[in-house]
Amino acid sequence: MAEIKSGANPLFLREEELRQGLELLFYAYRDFNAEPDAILARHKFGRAHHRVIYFVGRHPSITVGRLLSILGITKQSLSRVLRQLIDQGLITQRPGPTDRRQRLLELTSKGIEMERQLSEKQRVRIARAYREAGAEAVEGFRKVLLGLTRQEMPSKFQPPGRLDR
Amino acid sequence: MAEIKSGANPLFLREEELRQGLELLFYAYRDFNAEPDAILARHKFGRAHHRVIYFVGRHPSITVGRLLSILGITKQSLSRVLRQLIDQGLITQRPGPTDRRQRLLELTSKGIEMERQLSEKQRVRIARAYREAGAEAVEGFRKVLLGLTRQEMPSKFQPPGRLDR
DNA sequence: ACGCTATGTCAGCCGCGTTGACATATATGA
DNA sequence: TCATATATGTCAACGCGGCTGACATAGCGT
Repeated sequence: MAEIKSGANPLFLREEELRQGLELLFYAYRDFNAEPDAILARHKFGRAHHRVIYFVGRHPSITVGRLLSILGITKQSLSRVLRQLIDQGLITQRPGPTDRRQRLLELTSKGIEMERQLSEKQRVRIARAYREAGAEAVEGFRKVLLGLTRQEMPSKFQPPGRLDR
Repeated sequence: MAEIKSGANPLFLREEELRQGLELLFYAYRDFNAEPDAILARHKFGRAHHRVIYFVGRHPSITVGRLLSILGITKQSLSRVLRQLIDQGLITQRPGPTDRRQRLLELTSKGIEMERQLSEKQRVRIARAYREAGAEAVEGFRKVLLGLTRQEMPSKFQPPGRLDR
């Protein structure tokens, strides 16, 4: 704690600093999702669909089980949106080559197109923020965010909860 | 687009870099809310309650209207959680001194205690991440996050949507 | 042959967004 | 003063996407 207050930073300033970080994260996350939400709404989809599309695009041939553990939701929740995405022709399934119980998921060309539309908005936004902030700042951004992510609760006591609010 | 590829960064690397930023933000936001969620659950509250408690604590004597515009939700949504918080004795209302139509909101001592419990988890988490990353990185973190936040859509076309997932 | 695993589905619950309609108290301007 | 506008609250109904619990089926592995 002693080594933290670099310079003339009394404790009650640190407090304010931390709160500011809190809010920054809150607003950034919120604004960051506004544009994709608008696109999704036109297709009668929600953020849950977005996440599934995103991760299937990111990890082609992913199994349902692996996707479940990435998303941290129940199979019942996943299957609702997955079913819609398959029915609408954005995602296909095929049996796993070695373990045929598995259903390997892929984006169709239509799914890829959708993925591109959605993430483009966010990539443009991040790209702008990165460019304006500079390479140095980007490195700091990543470092801090990584630090926020690691070290979870005992992992059995994580309340799953909604990912999108 | 031409001015973006600063230095020897081919485009397909930038793309990957941006995606990484996306995911970092996603996971950080998610992990960041896991601990408060557990506390809230014990009190039969949710993230909506957390946000209200937080902003009332941050802006004592805030009006309902101002709170609504910060949260970006409808009064019907707010009133549900606000009613619970008032009934449970975490928040009080009093008429505005100059405009008596207003209801100025305050945390009670019980509310303050709750606020402290909730945000403490997050402050510790941020503090650790800041400490590990260093002052320089923190500055970058803030810069980028701020860049992500500014410049919205025309503001009438923002789909409100859930704040908590 | 048996049990375990991967997946899917049905049913019902809950939190917290939404829209629309309507009520009340107070402020404010013609 | 009276009319209108504003600040707030409430009722009703809907939608999304989490959840639990139960049960089904196919395929893996011993």
